[in-house]
Amino acid sequence: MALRFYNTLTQQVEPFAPLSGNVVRMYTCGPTVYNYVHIGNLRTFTFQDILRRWLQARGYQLDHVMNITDIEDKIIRHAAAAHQTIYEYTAKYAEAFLEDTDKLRLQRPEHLVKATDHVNEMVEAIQKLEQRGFTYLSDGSVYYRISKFPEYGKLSHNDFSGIRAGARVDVDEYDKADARDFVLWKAKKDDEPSWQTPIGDGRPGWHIECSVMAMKYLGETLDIHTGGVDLTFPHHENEIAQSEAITGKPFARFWLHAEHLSIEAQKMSKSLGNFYTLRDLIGMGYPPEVVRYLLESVPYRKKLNFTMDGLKAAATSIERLRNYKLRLETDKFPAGTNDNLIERTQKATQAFDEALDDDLNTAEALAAVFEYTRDTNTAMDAGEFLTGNAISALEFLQHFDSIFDVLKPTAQTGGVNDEEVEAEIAKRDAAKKSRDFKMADQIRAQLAEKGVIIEDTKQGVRWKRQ
RNA sequence: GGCGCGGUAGCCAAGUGGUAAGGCAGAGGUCUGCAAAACCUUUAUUCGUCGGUUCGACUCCGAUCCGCGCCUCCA
Repeated sequence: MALRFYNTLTQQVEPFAPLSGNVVRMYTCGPTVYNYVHIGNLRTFTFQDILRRWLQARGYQLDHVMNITDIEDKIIRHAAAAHQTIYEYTAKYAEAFLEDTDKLRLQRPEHLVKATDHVNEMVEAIQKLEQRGFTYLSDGSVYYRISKFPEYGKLSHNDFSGIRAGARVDVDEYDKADARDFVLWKAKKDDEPSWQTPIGDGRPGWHIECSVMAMKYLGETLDIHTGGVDLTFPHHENEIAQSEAITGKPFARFWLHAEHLSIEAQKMSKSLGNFYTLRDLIGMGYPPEVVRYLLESVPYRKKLNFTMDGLKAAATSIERLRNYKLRLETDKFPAGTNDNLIERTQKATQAFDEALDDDLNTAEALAAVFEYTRDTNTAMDAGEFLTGNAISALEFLQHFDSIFDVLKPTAQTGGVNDEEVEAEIAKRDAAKKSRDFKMADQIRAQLAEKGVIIEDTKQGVRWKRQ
């Protein structure tokens, strides 16, 4: 079966192909940079990375836009508290965001764009909405009139016809005609950053930036729009209302939403003290790729229970695969090729690919990898695994790692270099030959302290860094 | 109240009409100077509960219990 995704819009799994050619035009709601991103944010971004990589593996080229929200209520508040401009304040966290995603090995989108660089385009979009009669003014702010857009609610599958103005407290303290209406342009307030524009002094509302930046770089109809589930309503619903009111065309063909994660079965929150950033976890001794593995091991539409036990299990699982790779690279296999095992590799590759084609079922894809490693390890023990099989096994492993990207350890600073390790191993070999096991064990222990693990195999010593 | 998701072994988790993947942890074993790695055996007669449909259900239908998300900012 071909590549397919669950589409929130239709609530169904649908075959996917881009609208034109083999370029996938995709938009992702990026971070609001008022703080370090937390592990929940990173789950969503990791899902998008898997999505990117799998689309590429299936021969598609990506044109992917991610926004960075650098103007917004919280940012204004935090920047003011820090006595900084919003630019100074957000630059730090935007940079930190990229550091974190780099550590998690997330591919960078083709376009990483800031809201504040697109205020003019947002104003133009709002003017278009005005011309088409989708807006109204209230206290100098511009609002979107949802009653003009009958399809409102089609993404979140909510029926809003029953909600009327006054049904709920207006938190913005502005007068809205309808409780559902949202702000496109906020009138200038004292002490707040603002732009002088034809639609008045003020700043953009949150929702308009994504519509504008998506369409500027990707055109009027996107192939895929992604984000966290919580954004489905109202953010994505509002994006549709804005964009489709302007163009009269479908805004995005596929809406993919990543589920949230919980921490030890509890909602992540600062008050519970279970609010983790990647930096926190690295500080606790977990390498970034371990976090990556845990985040990608649960299919993106399933809630992920993030636990310390899970992190430890992830570390062990990666270790198993790394050991397997090391064995493939260092063991000496008999010459030739076992055709049965070549077939086994093809079967594993097929299972892996089919799992990912099926709405990115990463859990099932991993199962295919582990089953294969067990079977081939068994074949190695039985002497049935030949040189030619090692080549195809490494290719399969490479295929796996081109998506999951966990086999290469994150470089540790300090430690011993390769030559020193080899020299110590030679000394230990000599000690072993003269049956001085005490000395041999001592050398092994010393290397272990430096993060180098020594293993004796039938074909000699091999080593790895921890 | 509305919309939606989920409850599968100690933990994580796949499967969604044909008789329970995979990972981690645990137990026993093989190999080894000892380790490590690897492998083997073992760990759910059962998939929240109760009914129904069916030759057959974890998978479909109904009811029910529990947990969670969204419905105002939130990945």
